Amino acid sequence: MPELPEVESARRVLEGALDREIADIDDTDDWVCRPHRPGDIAKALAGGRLTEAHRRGKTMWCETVISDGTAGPRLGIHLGMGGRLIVTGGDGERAGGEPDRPDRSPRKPEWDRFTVSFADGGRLRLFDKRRLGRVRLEPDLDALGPDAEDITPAEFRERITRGRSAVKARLLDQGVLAGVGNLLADETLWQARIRPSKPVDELDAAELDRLYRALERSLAAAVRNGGVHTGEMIGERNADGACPRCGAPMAHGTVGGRSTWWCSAEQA
DNA sequence: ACTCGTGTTAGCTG
DNA sequence: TCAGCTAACACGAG
Repeated sequence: MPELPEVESARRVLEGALDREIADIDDTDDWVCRPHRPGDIAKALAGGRLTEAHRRGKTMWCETVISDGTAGPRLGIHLGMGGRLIVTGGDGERAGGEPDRPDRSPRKPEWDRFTVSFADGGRLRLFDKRRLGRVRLEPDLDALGPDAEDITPAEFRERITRGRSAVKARLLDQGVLAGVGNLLADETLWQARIRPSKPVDELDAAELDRLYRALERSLAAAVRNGGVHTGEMIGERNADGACPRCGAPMAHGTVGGRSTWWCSAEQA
């Protein structure tokens, strides 16, 4: 389920939906499409095309043109916790956003929360069982911090250390840094050997340096290996789990309102 | 049967 | 203003 690496794979899938004439849009799910009313998105994009697929953190958006060829509104797409994009038509079916797993559960049609139908007969669908995904026109991209893959060390230090909250809560704040989710935050802090609840104003220069490099490393590994669930520490998140580095028991608690795992010895 | 969760956001409290 | 909590969304996993 999607953090930055999974969303980037979904963005690539989204590129398969570009430059195709929009015949119809089903935006009748008023929770997923809030604050729009059913029909608002359909009306805004009818007869137009999606022209570019972008991503910042976990938010994707498409640039569009409308039927007369002028620029249309941006179409924002967020996968939430378990959303998946499926594009059909052209060269078959492609899907992205959720790690591949055997599809044994039924795929109920009502789990398609938003659908763009193209004139060529293909479709772009947001498939999302839990209904936590979101589609909207003109998403507020200014509310997002720099993408976690692009941020410079200086910018990272300046943004992370602002305020006094727990370092994990700060890593998860999409307005500070966009793209880090719960698992990637735990993996990064474990790599950096920093306690998740440590207040950001107590981080010294060496810790900030380790944290930045750990973020780069765990992000690169997740992109390379196909998802954040492939992290070295992530498999040890259970009652009997031991730290893969030192063997000490893994500790569990809540930090920043989210379930958190850390090494009881190295991240004390 | 019951709790938890790889996300976000509005609204509230201290 | 900042930090932390809750509810809402709806389903599968343990």
